[in-house]
Amino acid sequence: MRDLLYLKDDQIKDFIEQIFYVYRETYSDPKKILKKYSFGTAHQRTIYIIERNAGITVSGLLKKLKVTKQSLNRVLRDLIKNKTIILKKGEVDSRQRHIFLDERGKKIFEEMFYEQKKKIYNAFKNSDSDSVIKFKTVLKKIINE
Amino acid sequence: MRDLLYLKDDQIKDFIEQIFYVYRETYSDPKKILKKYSFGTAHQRTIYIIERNAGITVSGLLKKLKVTKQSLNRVLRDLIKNKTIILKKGEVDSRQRHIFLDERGKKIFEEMFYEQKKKIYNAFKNSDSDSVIKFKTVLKKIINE
DNA sequence: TAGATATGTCAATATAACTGACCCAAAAAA
DNA sequence: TTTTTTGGGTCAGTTATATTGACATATCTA
Repeated sequence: MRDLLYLKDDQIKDFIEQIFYVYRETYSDPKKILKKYSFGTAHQRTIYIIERNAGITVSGLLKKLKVTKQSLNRVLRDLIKNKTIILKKGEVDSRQRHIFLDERGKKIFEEMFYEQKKKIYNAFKNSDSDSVIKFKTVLKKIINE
Repeated sequence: MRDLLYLKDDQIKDFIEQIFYVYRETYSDPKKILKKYSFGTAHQRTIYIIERNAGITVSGLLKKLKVTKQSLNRVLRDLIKNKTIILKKGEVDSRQRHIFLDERGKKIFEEMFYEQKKKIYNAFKNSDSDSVIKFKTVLKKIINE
């Protein structure tokens, strides 16, 4: 705690408000794309985590999404039906299902990512690389604490 | 754009994933408090914006929340009924309603904020003040672009 | 073999959002 | 002054996403 000035309540409140806007803006752009595929934000988040964590198990996904398996299952069923993801039986533990994006899923992801990237890219383009590292550090600290 | 290294797709994807977790973690803690007052996350966000923007009009709130007036109205009705907020007729334009937190609203806000503060405070406490400024800068750039 | 774990599914319900169709009163424009 | 626009409110129906609770079926582990 090097400088108490930056820990004033008003500043923390401000951050909390900003985080809401940032989350919404980051995840709202690909809505037209989602609609095209009849997917909602639940599908979007699921696709995102699978892309970032290829081969993740169902329980691994549950921990990251923090939803019930009933909720997740509805989403997974849709994604399987539309050939967006594929489930592979675990080789070590055959009860487990390892989830991967299918070709179609990769295409949908790239479409969504392109929209989001524009916004994030511009923000980072106009920041120095030091800011980017520090931004990431702060984000991770919020999650872990 | 001083260093292309920090604009790699993988890094941007990583940020997008992190933003989801940060938003969820930041807004999930006060859930027990919300339950006590029979409020949901829609109420929480509304209370938050009103605290940060005392005297905001209904249309101002709609712009910040980006929901339909039908959705907002349901929330505002609950908050008025529970004496969490008060609406004051505009002096310049009497069609407008200026929204403020009532005593009870201020109390609820402080309860929720206390929970959120712990997490954010710890993250910032362990960061240097330079990181905090840069974090805020990046957040704002994402929203504006 | 007994129990725990990983996954899947049915049903009922709650919350928060949506679209669309109206309404009134007050301000602004014609 | 009349007309149009704006700010706000409301009803009804629908959709998306989540919940709790109960139960089923493999498969792994002790």
